[in-house]
Amino acid sequence: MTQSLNTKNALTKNQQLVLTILNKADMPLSAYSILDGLREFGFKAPLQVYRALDRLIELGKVHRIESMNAFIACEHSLCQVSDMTAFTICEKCEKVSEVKDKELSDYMHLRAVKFGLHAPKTNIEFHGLCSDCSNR
Amino acid sequence: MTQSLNTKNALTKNQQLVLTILNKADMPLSAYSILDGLREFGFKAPLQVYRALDRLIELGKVHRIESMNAFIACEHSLCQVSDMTAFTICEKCEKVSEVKDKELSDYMHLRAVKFGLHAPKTNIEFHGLCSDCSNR
DNA sequence: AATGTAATGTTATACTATTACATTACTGGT
DNA sequence: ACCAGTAATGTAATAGTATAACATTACATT
Repeated sequence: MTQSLNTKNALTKNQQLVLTILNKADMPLSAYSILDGLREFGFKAPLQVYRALDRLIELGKVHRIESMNAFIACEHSLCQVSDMTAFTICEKCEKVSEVKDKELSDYMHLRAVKFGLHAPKTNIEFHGLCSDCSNR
Repeated sequence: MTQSLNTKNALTKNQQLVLTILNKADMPLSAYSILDGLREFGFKAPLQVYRALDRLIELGKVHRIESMNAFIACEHSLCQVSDMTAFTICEKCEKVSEVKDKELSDYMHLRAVKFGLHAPKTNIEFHGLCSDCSNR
């Protein structure tokens, strides 16, 4: 084999651990709560989490919720080839859902180009009340 | 008068100072660089900055660039009545520009409602290369 | 002047992220 | 099997961002 682990896209042990805990969570987790959750597996320092997160984000398997300084596993399989991420965030129950919408993605790409950006990667965060919370 | 300073929308001294330094800057500033810039005017603690920023953001006069943990003065006069903010961010020169685009704003509102959100406030950050940087 | 509220000041602390350097593990070539 | 190079990991220290808690001051209305 002429490729390194890195270019194989195989996950290392730490990356797998971080991805697993994010997949189990139904909400975004902070880097430090990931760290706490992984102490029993030998994690001791924030850098172990941040390094794994960096790589997982690069691979499109994890997204960062910028307004929360928190991280969430990708709910779709093809984010790694997409140039757009979008989330709805309920201001009351704090539920975060990833939105995948090809039409939105295409529209945003056109807009970005219109604004003069090249190779755009776009992130959208919709804040508001989710339907559950606004119905009661 | 039956209204407090707060509801008059008049800016307090600290709020004016923070807004002034943001207006002078042609880029987003971190809360701590604002603090440093205002020490000569008596600022001594981060909370003085954060409190002013909270209020200015509420008024739509300042926006937070989530992916940078930084703050920028609104380039438009009507953000306080809009439910959407959008920025282009160059990954090379780090230039940040606020985008105001009624069509985009309307489109995003429709999308947000379609996703089941009520009273949506949406933030978009377009990352990429600005035209200057991609042309050289 | 007395009262209530908004704004401010100040200290301490919590939370988030990165730098720097040492060590270990794996890969490919001989 | 050995060696050299590189990726991954470990660890400690530190930098950067944000808030809690409480004391004080300033201002508006009565």
